[in-house]
Amino acid sequence: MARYDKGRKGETRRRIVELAARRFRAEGVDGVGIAKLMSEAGLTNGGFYAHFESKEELVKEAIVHAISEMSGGGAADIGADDLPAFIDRYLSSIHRDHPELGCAIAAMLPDLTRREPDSRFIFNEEFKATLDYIAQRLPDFVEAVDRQPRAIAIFSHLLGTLQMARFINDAASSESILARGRAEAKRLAGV
Amino acid sequence: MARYDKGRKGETRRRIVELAARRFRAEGVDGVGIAKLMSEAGLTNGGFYAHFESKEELVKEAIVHAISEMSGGGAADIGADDLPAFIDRYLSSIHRDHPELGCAIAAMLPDLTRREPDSRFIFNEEFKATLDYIAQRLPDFVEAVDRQPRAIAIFSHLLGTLQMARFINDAASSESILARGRAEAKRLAGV
DNA sequence: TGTACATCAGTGAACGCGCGTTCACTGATGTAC
DNA sequence: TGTACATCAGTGAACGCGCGTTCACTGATGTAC
Repeated sequence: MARYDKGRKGETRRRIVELAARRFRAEGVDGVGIAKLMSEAGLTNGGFYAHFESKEELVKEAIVHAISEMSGGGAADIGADDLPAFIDRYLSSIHRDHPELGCAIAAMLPDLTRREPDSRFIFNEEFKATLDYIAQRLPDFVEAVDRQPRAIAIFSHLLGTLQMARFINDAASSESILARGRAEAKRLAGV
Repeated sequence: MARYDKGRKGETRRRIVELAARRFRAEGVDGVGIAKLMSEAGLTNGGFYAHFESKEELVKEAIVHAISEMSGGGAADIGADDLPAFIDRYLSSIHRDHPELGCAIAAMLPDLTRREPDSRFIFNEEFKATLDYIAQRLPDFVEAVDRQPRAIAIFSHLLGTLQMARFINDAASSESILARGRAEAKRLAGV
């Protein structure tokens, strides 16, 4: 196979990145091997290096893809117009049960804290964008100087609550953790 | 070497567990190999199986050890008598910079969410104990029915804030995240 | 007290396995004539 | 329009490596006599 339409290679590449972005969130970067990933994309292991220089390059692209998907109305559509809706979606059972389509920060931050500064840097940038998203949607009465710290506090709360809800293996407890988290996050937001 | 005093084998075992409990927190369970771990304990790889049936057994023991250390006044001494002190220590720069001596839940929860139900179960038990620790130290005016949910909300906040502070690679930002987190956690606690 | 023996914590080489990566190759396609 | 060729996305076997685990073994010790 080769040299189909000019867009062909780019399409394949995009398919790999998209798949990786999901798998990395669900199983962790180290939990997803190149061979398995390529086979799921309908290709063989060797073909990977026609598209990427290394796994680390894919990791970086997958991070960018996953985070842009989050606030850009992707499959999980965690991005929402106002803050209460964002909070409700972030701490929903659907988001808890589908890390592969959900927040890349919650899914990958622990992974990346132990990883090379290169992909960490990219993550950092995308992370700031998410904080801005929250800060911009805070109520008008929140003073300018308080907006970013407050956004951080809210996101910390969302992050911790989601991870907890994902870990707890008792369904009822998990639901009540989410419900309480939603209420507290809104209280922190002042909405 | 063999058959020294009766306590010898148990001592070696304890040394391995202690070392593993630190390394697992700092580098993740998958980031620590048996051979390297044993060599750091002054032994060779093969000797591991005189003490443990498998790596998974060590993981379970290391979890118990790490969590008991946390609330039992171990090296990090995160356990403290009253809630404000606990919060201050949990969200301190020292705790941020030393995951190997710190909260096992913050360090290992993401790891374990993807791990076998066996070690997950043990973690769950220890986790409930930590929540009780917080719940018992809430102010008297907090009603009985609200104590556990409130403890969860506080711990979620601590968890999310600590992970964030550990990830951010800008020292000043990290410090202000911690400071804000301490204030919010106390507000959540009602102290 | 001195010697022979049994014990078993620890040794270290080897196992199969999956990982990320390399590389000689294939074969469907677009292009040149 | 038909044929020869160059391209290069994708193939698939092989690489070295580190992993968890196995196993025949060693040798310092406690015990028996």
